[in-house]
Amino acid sequence: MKPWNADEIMPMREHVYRYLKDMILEGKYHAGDRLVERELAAKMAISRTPVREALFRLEAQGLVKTLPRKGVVVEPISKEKIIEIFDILEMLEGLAARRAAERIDEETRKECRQWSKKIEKFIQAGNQEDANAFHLSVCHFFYSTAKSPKLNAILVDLTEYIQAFARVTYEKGGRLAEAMNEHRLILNTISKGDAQAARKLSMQHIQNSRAAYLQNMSFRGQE
Amino acid sequence: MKPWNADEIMPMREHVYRYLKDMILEGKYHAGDRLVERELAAKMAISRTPVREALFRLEAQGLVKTLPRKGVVVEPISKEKIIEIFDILEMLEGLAARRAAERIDEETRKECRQWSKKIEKFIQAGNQEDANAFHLSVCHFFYSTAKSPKLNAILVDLTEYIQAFARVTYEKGGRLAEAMNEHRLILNTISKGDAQAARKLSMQHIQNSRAAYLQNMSFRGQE
DNA sequence: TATATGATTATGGTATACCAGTGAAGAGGG
DNA sequence: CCCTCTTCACTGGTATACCATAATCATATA
Repeated sequence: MKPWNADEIMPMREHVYRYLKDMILEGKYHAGDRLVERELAAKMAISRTPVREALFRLEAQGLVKTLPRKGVVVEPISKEKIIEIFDILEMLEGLAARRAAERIDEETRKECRQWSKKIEKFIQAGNQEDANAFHLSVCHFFYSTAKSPKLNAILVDLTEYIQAFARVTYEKGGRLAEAMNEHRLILNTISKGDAQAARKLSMQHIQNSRAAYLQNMSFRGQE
Repeated sequence: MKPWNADEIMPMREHVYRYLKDMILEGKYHAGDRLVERELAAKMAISRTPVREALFRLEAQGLVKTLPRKGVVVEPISKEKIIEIFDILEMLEGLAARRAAERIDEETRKECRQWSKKIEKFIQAGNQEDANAFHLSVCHFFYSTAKSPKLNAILVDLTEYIQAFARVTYEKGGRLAEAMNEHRLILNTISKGDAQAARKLSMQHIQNSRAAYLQNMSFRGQE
């Protein structure tokens, strides 16, 4: 985790939002932990205003909850919730793949092939360094091909939520290369314009990820 | 639209949010209109703080967009976007119905039957007065049966977005009674625990709504 | 000792003040 | 008449101050 990284020019609330979101998703904060506006503001040497604005966004995303007279507390991330999100992802990534294949044009087709090759090279290189970041950008490209801003926004939001858990699941058991290969096949199918096949592959991809997650969780006992 | 309605005890930002959301969805504000914090605050005789907080929520929902150095402007609601949302709704209401049927318990089954009867009576009464409000509460109950807070939140968010258009579509052509009857059938199927049938009915329901919307739009020319 | 009551504090909600950047309008020169 | 440069007002971003409420703790009394 970067200590502060005030390089980029963006509103303070954006920094605070990303900082807190990362902290929660990386497990630095635990369920039930209180996020007190004044404390956070003092710790970051800023005023309460941008902190409040960041907390509102976190609440909208479901990562925290404001309890009356108790302040903002970190919400638990239960196994149940992860499964709910996999359920939703299965439907929506299937939809995204279908829409993408239906709306494929020459330029997107070209990009699909480029990403497909990039994935191939990445797997061969066996570079595990920034694999998660790479995989995330693959996902984001995939989502963008559906050409639906709303769908894209929902998918990004959902994947962020399970990102931390996906990381664990992927790192164990070599699921990462497998997942990226599945994405490669999906992109190929999209570029061919085969909507039903793309949908099927995407849904199967999520089912595989869910299975890997559940298996990993059963190893670790619970949560 | 209520002029102000400061009755209920809720934070000012909540009032402002609902007020602005209704204004946008009812077409009182048009695409491109600027929402200037100071203007709104002055008009409502409050400070900028709650106005800002409301605007952030509207932006998260996609109803407005903050342009750099330009302020907040109302986003256009295009036919394309509505169709995107119908696409998403078809998948997610199908999922909700399936989950609901899979997780049906005695209490929910009872509530389903109660709502089913209420719908039947409502249709027979032919009361068109608060039909939209009633239909909305039917939807919300349906969503709640899936027992997934995240799915519920997404569905509520999406339906709010097309609410204004749905209203027009429903009012014309008697789609409303038809839609409520479809919901009644869905609830009955859920209470029987038939997941696949419930899913199919829900997806068909959205397809019907989409068709009604498109037909209505073709009458009106465009948008 | 237990309970009730009052004070203090912790916290979020709102208002206001100040700052910085940008765009537009006006003035001046060509 | 047009172009350019300067200035100023508009607007969002942030900081700070104030307020209301409720929870907690201490104190006093029964």
